[in-house]
Amino acid sequence: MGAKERREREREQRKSHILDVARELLLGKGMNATSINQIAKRSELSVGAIYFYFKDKEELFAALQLEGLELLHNAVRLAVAKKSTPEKKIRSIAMAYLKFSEEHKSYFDIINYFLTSPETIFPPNLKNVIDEHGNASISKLAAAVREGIDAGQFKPVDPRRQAIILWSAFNGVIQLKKLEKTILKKDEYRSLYMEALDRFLDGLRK
Amino acid sequence: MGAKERREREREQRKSHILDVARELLLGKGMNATSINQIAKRSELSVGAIYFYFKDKEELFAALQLEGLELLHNAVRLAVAKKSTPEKKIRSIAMAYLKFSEEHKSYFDIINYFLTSPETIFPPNLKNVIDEHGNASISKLAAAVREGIDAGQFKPVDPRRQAIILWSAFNGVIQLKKLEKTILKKDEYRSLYMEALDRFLDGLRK
Amino acid sequence: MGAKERREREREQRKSHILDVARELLLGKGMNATSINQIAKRSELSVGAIYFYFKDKEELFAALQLEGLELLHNAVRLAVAKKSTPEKKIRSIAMAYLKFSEEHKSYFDIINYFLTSPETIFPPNLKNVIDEHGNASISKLAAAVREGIDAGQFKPVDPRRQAIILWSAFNGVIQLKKLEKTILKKDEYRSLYMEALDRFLDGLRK
Amino acid sequence: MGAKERREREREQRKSHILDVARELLLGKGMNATSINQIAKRSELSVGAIYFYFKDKEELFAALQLEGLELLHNAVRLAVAKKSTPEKKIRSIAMAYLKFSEEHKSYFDIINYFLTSPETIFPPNLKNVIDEHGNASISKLAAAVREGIDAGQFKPVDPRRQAIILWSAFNGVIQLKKLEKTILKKDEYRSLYMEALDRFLDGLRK
DNA sequence: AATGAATGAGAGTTCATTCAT
DNA sequence: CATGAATGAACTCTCATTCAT
Repeated sequence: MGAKERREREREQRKSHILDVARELLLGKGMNATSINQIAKRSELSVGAIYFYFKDKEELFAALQLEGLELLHNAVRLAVAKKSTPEKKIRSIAMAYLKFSEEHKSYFDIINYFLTSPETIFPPNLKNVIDEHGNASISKLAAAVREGIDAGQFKPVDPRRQAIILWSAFNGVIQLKKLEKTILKKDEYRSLYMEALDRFLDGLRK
Repeated sequence: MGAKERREREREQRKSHILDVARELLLGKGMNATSINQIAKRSELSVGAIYFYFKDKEELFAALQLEGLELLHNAVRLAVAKKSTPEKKIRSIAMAYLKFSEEHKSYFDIINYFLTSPETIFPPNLKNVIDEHGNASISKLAAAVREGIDAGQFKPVDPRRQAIILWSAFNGVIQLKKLEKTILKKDEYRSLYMEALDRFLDGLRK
Repeated sequence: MGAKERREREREQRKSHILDVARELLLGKGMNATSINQIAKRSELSVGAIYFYFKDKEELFAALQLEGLELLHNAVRLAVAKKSTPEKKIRSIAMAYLKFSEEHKSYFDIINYFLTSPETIFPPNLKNVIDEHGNASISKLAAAVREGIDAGQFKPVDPRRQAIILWSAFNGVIQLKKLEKTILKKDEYRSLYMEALDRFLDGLRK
Repeated sequence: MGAKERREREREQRKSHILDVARELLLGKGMNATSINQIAKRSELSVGAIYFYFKDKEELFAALQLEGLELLHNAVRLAVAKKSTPEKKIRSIAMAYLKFSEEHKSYFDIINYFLTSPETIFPPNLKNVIDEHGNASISKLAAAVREGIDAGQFKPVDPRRQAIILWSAFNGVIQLKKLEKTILKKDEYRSLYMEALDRFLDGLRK
């Protein structure tokens, strides 16, 4: 019966190997410029093999996004785990998000790529799965805000809405990275990120 | 003598007609999926004619972005013109920005499209012109912040940095629009935008 | 086991079929006027298929040249093999070259086409392979000259240089073929070729 | 009536200006890659203007070749003028040819370009004019050979045929220039050219 | 499971040439 | 004389996808 398991394992390995190659290419040249043929060549597999593991191009790239969201959710969970005060939790999540955007740049870019691309319209069911994953991270943030409100440190605002606002602001600032060398100095976006966090926390406090 | 001028005018008309068509297609399907052939067909011109007016695809799409930035800058200038207090100015700019994102959705999307697309890298000189235009709008915002600081209403922070942060946050929230129907309710992003502004101003005030 | 080999064989057959078609077209209308589309149509394959077998147009035409150089080198080797005296060897190579230019007109023209075309610049590595092949034939000629010098029949000149000179002169005369019907009478270039050979051998003898 | 002449002169100036630009482009990128549009742009004229002065692309490039042949013929005539002995005349023509190939590289290349290009087939009448011009230079060479025979210095061979052979050999060697950096050392073709001449004269002498 | 040959539409771009002005 | 806008076919090359083996 070990044979079956081994096969299963190999299957997964192949799949993730393909994803590795695809991720690399996607980030280097964008989705449209990344072709199945290229992925095949780089992963030393045949085109047919790629199509065996993934129904089509779309499915392949959606898989990448899922990977990324899972990783992110994990990072957020860890960040929030051992922190005491709500503010510390929020700051910790913020830092985790920034860190994720830098250390897992690949995944972060992919998530954002699909989020902001008007061109790719995923089939609804896929979109749902993806949103669900995204939601998970926002909920952690909302929970921290709620805690702060309950403790009387924050204004009595809607926690989920604050979470979303914070999240959006984070994203907005991180995207500034692309303007380095023109509008911004190197790594200026980092300090801007911190200051944005300060400003919003200032605004949240009673 | 009028012949030359008329030609010039016709030339401009054709050019802007092409841009109209291109804008429509670009927003519908993204840059990569929008082909010169399609633009030619829809504008009832030959492919060659498109290339007569625009050096290549890049130049065509860059022209769209410039159009948009100019329009935006104008809207911001108007918004700030007749306002008295700094906070009112900031709120006015914010509203102008939101309004622009809705009323000139086409242009707004294009600006954001190029801003967030990791795939398109404009040749440096073009990028500079574009950034310059973008800067113009941010400066108006920064001026309002500075005014507020000088008036003793705001904390003594760096005005330009606040402007950039605010701008980024706006963008982040507006991008949420895409998540309507999944994470957000219809038009929820609008009220989130307002609340984000409130929160930020709260944080800015002494 | 045979399946793999058969495939391999079929692959080679297709490749050489494409080359056949390409050669025919190239000679008829020159490299620039010969399009991949035409080659595809004539060989009853899709454009994509051509690109499956050859990286690009350049590679396709370079393959043709290599084919030709190999054939030529073979002819030269055979020509020199069974001859006794140096002069006979040189004459034999000369005749082989002339014969090759007539019987394998296609290949000869291609070799010369690329040699004299100022427009086509091969990537360095390809150029090296091609030159190497060309060198092989010249070396045979040089060897014959050296033999003659050692035997005291020829002046003490540099053998390799004489080989190159001879080779160039041959080429120069063969190119006259194109002037038939205007400057030259039909087949006059043939007797000119022989006389050129005589004259240079006269000049080489002590 | 001077107006007419002035017009005529201006016409010629425009024409030769166009030719200057065309020549430059042709030599840089070959005939096929040189477009009328490019010539128009570079010469600061309109496309229509080019077509006013030249019927079509072919006529334009043929004009270039004629220019070159005329220049060459002139050089040969000068070379032969003041020389005393036949051998000196031949050497002088040879040097003039080599010099021409170097100093008027542009024209030389064009002449050879059209001579060896299988792709361009000029309309017969044009071809005749061109051949005629070419013949003129060869005749000078033939005359010198005949003189040498009459003077008893050269073998009793056919002068015109020797002229053609020599001419061909020159061309063959000059074409070697293209192989510099691969088969040949820099400027080696020059000394090969001289040696080829020596060898041929050796062979011609009694 | 995996291969890789084949498709054919479509991409961006260039071209010689025409012609109303 | 000269302009320059317009054409539309042709070019090289890439792509997602299929399918017989």
